[in-house]
Amino acid sequence: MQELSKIFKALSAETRLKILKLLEHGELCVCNIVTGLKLTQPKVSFHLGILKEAGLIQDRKEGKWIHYSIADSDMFRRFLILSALERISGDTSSKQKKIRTIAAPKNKNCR
Amino acid sequence: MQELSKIFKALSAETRLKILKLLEHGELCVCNIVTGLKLTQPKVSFHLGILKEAGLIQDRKEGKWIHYSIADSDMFRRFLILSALERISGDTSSKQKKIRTIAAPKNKNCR
DNA sequence: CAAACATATCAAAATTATTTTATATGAATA
DNA sequence: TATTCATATAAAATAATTTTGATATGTTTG
Repeated sequence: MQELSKIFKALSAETRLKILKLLEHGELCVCNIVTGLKLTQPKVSFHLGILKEAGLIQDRKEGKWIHYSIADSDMFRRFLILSALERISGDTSSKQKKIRTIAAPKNKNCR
Repeated sequence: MQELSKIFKALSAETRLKILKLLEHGELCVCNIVTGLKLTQPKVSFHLGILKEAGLIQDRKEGKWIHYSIADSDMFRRFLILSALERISGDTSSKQKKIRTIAAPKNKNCR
């Protein structure tokens, strides 16, 4: 039951839902999420940690970067993520963010 | 998105998952939940409030008693509840509780 | 190799959630 | 009607989560 509540807890913060939404169309490195959602880097790392602990996302290291993506997990988690994402509109907040969200930056040279 | 995270937040505490599990087979009054889970009454009221706010349970007043049950809600919530319950084993904790859990007390004269 | 980067981690502060204790309300009952 | 019962609510105490600011680690690049 701890595992179950951990999954729900991970999904219970808007910031983390926004991160999942950003990852909807593929993997992104931390810096992409930071700029895409205009959050500080430690904050993003913190939330990524919680999503990862819950088995909702996975990471892949590539040199300097760490790419995160929605995890290749069991049916339950997959369903939760999909049905949650379906309920989140693309425009995470401001105009600028919307542009970022739609065409999530997947560049190597983050800035 | 607030609504979505509110639903997940409601499901993110073990106490609340236990309450839902108790309600699995039908409505119960608050006192049944209090004795069934060995929690204080205000604590139970608090958690019931959160589950209700999230649209996961509903209440029905009958004289002195208030009966709570899993809400007659949309597909998404229903699915979440069902798939969560499926993942929670009946034995919420101690032996005594187990008996309570299996044959949840639905008596009028609560004691 | 030194400087710049990407990310994680840690401690402290701030915020939010939960528990506890006391009390209030309204219904039933003696 | 006074008392008891079922439940809610409010205030205070405690615990958990999140944010912030600083720093550490490993990587690339000039």
